[in-house]
Amino acid sequence: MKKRKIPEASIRRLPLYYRYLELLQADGVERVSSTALSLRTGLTASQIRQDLSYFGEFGRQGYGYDVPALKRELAEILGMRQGYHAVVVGAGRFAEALVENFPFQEYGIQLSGVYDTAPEKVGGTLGGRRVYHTDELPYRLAAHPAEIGILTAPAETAKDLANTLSDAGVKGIWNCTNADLRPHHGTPVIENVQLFDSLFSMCGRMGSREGT
Amino acid sequence: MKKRKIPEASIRRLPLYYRYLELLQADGVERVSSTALSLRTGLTASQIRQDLSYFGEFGRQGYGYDVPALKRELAEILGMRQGYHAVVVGAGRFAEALVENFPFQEYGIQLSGVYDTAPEKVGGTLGGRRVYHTDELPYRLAAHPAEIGILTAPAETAKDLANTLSDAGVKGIWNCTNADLRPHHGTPVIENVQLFDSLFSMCGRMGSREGT
DNA sequence: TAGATTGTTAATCGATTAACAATC
DNA sequence: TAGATTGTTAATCGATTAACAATC
Repeated sequence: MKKRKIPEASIRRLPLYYRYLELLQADGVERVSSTALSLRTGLTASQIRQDLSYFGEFGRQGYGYDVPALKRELAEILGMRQGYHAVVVGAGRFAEALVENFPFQEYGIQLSGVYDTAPEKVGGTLGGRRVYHTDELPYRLAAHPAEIGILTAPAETAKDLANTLSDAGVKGIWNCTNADLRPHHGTPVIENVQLFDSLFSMCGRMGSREGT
Repeated sequence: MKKRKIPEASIRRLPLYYRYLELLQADGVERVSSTALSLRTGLTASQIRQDLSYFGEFGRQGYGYDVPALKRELAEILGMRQGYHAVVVGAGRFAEALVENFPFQEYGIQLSGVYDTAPEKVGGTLGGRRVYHTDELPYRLAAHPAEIGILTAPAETAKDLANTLSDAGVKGIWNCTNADLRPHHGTPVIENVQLFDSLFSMCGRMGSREGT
């Protein structure tokens, strides 16, 4: 492994590799070559080797990659073994869907609080978790820091909430609102989910196939 | 505009442009230059002009772009004026969040049916809409075609459901399951949402900043 | 007119792919 | 050993940026 700069595109593919390794492991497969992985994922074997090589030398010539070992390495790189804590800000339907269905715990993320401003939600529960008032965010995060902020609040409030989270020392903001957040001085890391863009970029591709 | 091939990366930015035009219009702004847009979006003015030029000549020298006109053009390209119909397959929390919160109608997408297999859901409603059994999908789509399939069912069922939708003539599949779908003979267009990848690629970027 | 700003071409940059020596 | 397969370097490809003539 050389210390060349790691392309974001490569980092973005790591969770995908992780998912396929999970599937392989579930099938009891113990080793996998870049070629075999390429068949499953649709990426090229070359790209897979290149991507992985940015992070270490995980394979063996003539053998390939050990599935559990590579999975463990990727889990490490993706912070799944750091015991991250996350707060969910905004207790609407989307938050509910996430809290109830997304296996945070399984990937080492502990949800440490759900927040909202609506009087009818504060004091209640969401997916079995107590909902606190967003005003308590700085106070509660000071006592129990979180590395990840999950934003599902209304778009208009996203920027302010992001600042609050940032001030409270959050290292990454998973922005599920339909406002874009721009990384300021580079920290925290921002991931804009933008389901709107996802859906309509598909629609755009549907339209542009007329002449194909 | 030349007939050079349109990069997918450019198509993927169109919904973002559309969103910013909406914001400008809401502020009563009537025209915008690529430079002004670049300030708002964080993209370069050059890239914005390049992207738009793949689809037409929407601007005027010395003036910029007319906000309502450009918005209308983008809506056209993104199929928002086609009156698309969409079916939602899988009536879980995520579907509920979408149906209740995502403004499909506002962007010209009419939800024409929600489907699930669970006996306790079939016959009931989701966000005010009747839930049908997934087995009825081919039959009902034959009578009332839909261009878009929204997949929120369990990952294990994704591939089969995608085939069903494909056979029923769907033109795009918005895959919100955590299985990857691979475009077969190119049709329908597939958009894999992969919230897992989104969250953990952020975590990966959080980790890789240690030495920065 | 002078200033602004487009659409496009050419230059640059970065990411993907191909090739292959190293070696298990 | 022979076959397989890595990690890496170099070549290719594609996407982004810069520059500028055209022109509103």
